[in-house]
Amino acid sequence: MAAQVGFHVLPLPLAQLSLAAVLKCGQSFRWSIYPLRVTSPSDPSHEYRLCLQDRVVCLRQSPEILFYRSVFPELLVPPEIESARNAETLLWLKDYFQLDIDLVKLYDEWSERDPVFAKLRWRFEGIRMLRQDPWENLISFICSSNNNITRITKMVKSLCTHYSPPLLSIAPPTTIATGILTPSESDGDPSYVTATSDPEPESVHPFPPPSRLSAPDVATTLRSLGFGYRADFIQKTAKMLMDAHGESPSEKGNEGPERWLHTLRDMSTEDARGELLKLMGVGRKVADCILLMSLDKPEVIPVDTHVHQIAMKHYGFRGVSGAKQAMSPKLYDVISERFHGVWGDYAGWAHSVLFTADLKAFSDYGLLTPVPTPGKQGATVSQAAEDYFSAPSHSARKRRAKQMRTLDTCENGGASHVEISPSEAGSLAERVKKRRRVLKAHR
DNA sequence: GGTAGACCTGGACG
DNA sequence: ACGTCCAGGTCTA
Repeated sequence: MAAQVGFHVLPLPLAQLSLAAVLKCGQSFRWSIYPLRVTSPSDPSHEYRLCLQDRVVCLRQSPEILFYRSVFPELLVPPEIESARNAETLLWLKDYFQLDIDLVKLYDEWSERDPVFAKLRWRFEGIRMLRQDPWENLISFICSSNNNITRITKMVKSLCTHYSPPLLSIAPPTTIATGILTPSESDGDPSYVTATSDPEPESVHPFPPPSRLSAPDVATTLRSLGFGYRADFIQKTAKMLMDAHGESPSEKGNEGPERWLHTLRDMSTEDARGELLKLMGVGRKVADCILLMSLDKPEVIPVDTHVHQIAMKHYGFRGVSGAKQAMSPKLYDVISERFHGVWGDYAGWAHSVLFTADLKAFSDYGLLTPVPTPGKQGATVSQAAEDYFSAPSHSARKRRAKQMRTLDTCENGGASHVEISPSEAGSLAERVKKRRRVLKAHR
């Protein structure tokens, strides 16, 4: 394997973390991905970069090792500072990827509980929940509503470039050979790349703080940047948080609202959800995403269109005579409770594996690389994918549905799933939302 | 209390 | 070419 010059080494099996899956499956929308030229099968195929408040974290991965380094604005620092910074970055990595959690053990548990998961696990290894920054997570998922991952990514990056100054400028990773790969080519065939000049440095921007997004003119600007109706949600939510928590003094570069959002980690799931639901553009689903992805609530299952479809396709949830069933608060609770029953305390993490498996972008993920036969490749791959998950055969579907019913019967003591009562969480959340509407009506 | 419509945008699909 | 549908939904009436 080629040496990864300038990178530190953290031994970590792919089954514990797959960057290729985790950083592209719609948890974080801010990682930049650069293809690398590969000289041996165990070489890292990509470099991943994320701009934090004070540094840029760069990652590469081989089957057994996570390579990491961080880049700062200042070029030269004393060795002792340098090593202290490396220690910080390592701590950040362990926190961000929650490396204390044994993912393989969780996969084992979910496989034992759920035959559907057991079939998927070997194709979708290393998919774990990130522990993201709550403020960034909140704004990102306000953008996510009724939207697709490609555009969400564009919008989040646009927020950074327009509302926070560049932290530093850095060239894309150089490849070992003469070729140079740019992000725009990340989806293409690297063999087409023929550029030979030095890669142009790019400015990288951190995520903007609440104070920058709360000004009234932000809404119109964001509209012009293509945010659609989410523009108003973002500005209003930022304003609400600044009004409520903006007076608190900043600490370590974190503004009051950011620090307040962090305190939700210490609240119960129900209380934290109630607080999030007060914010404009945050409904049950977005609130649950934030609870799961940045507020340490691993049992929470966001029920979106994918999860809804998965529930119907693979877990014997039928809408009224197979008709397309609209999501309702009631149905949301039923589906969420069901999956919680299936997967247990880390149900939200398990959900993320199934969610990723359902994404079109992952339709050929984890399958053996097919022989490149232009024109027919897509059909071959998607056909293979269908055998696993995307569209099981009729008989397989029936069989799985039967298995799930059996499982339900065991876990619910024979009670049918429709009898699951909505949790107190739902009613609390509704009360809070109602209060907000009443307040608004009296304005 | 629960349920239809409206809502920005852009890519896929017929 | 052009309408429709869909994408990690939410708000309002």
